[in-house]
Amino acid sequence: MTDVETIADTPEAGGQPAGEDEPVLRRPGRPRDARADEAILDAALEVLAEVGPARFTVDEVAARAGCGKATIYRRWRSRGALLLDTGHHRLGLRVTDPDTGSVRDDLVTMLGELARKMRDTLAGKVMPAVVAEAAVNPEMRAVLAAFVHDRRKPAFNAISRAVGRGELPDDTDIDLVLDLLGGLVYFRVMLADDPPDDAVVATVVDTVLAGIRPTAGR
Amino acid sequence: MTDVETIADTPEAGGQPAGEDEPVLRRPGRPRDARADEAILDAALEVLAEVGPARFTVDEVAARAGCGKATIYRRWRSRGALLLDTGHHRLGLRVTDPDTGSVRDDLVTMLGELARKMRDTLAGKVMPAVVAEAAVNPEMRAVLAAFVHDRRKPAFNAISRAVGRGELPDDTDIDLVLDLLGGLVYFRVMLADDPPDDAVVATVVDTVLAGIRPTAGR
DNA sequence: CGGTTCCGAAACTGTTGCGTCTCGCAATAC
DNA sequence: GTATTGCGAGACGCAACAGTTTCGGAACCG
Repeated sequence: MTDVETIADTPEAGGQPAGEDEPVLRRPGRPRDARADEAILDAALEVLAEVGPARFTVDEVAARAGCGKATIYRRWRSRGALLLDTGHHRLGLRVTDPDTGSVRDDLVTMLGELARKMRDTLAGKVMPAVVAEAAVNPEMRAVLAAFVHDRRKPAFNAISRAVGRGELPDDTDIDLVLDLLGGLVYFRVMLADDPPDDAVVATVVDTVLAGIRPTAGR
Repeated sequence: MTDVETIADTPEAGGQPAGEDEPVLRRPGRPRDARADEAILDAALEVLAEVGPARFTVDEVAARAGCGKATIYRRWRSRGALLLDTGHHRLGLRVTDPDTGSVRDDLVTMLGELARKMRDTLAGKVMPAVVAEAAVNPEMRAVLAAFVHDRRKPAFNAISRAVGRGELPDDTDIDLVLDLLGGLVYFRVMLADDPPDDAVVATVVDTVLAGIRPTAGR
């Protein structure tokens, strides 16, 4: 995550055949200021969250980052590349898989982490912009798909383990469960503008798990 | 719904004190072509669905509607007003409340209607654009909130009835149920690009209802 | 030291798109 | 008939913005 240089035409990414003895093969001249990358991406994230993808301008990002436009264009090929990297930037999170032995607790932890991120960081504000851009731009679609997939994987594993140890029925539709849980969070973030707190998250997990447990007869 | 002239500065909306004997108080000159309103809004919906709010241009709408830009600006004050009305346009739907006597059937019908609309019309394609615009534009936020509220109300009533007749427990958190059901649909529409079909909708309703029924002990 | 690359600031160019206006014509009222 | 308003087409002015370049200076190399 946060691999800033994916799109940027950084000089290192160009022709250096990765010398093995020396980890850093320096070139003449003043080196790039690494802090500028961070400042630019932070500013870009802020701008994207505030005005959305439509009014996302390079000038505004440069002004907020306190750098010149040339400094941005030295690192990103175009406005679109910066926009893409901004969506990618820190949307990811080291997703923890507690593996407590109880699906309920595992899911409450994971979903709580997602909800907290959406509540306490700019991620929640940026999601609508990323989704709208993804609807129109295949590259952003890939970024969004990767984000969703990375978040689902550990939760998928947690449920899978529960099925394996008999805690949940064999015919459990894992994707459906994940759609329900994730759907609630994203719905409250993007449509209700009210990300769920920990209590709601716990209730939701309990409700959905109760719904797929065989005890309930219908 | 589809009250086109909400924002437009139509001459009728201006000073006519609504004569009571004559329903239509005509003015001199050629009357406006009512079909143009439809053509413009249809074209705008198409454009918005295809390119998103960022690249939504009046020129493109005029070209697709087969009319001049002046014809659009005679009806809407600005690009923003047109964008707003486009979000409003036909996003609404006569929401039916079957009231079959079974919450399960009521909810399957209503949620199925929503899912079908998102699958078979441009509504699904437009949702991300509307959500992104709503995140940034208070007026669009109001449009989106009204849309969501109008859709929730009958489902809320259906669950409410079920609680009243003892089909669901008294402490049922109706909003939570609606967030779960709606969340799944919107999640699959906007993030998974795969709106649920009728079978999935039925499964989801059954799962969520099973989750809140008291039979499941935990 | 000179050579090279980076830096922020800002000027500059070209394009895009909003909103207005003009044109020739059509459809209504009087 | 005349007056008035609408129509599509398109030109036009103007502002915003992408992307490039230039400038004086700074940070690294030898």
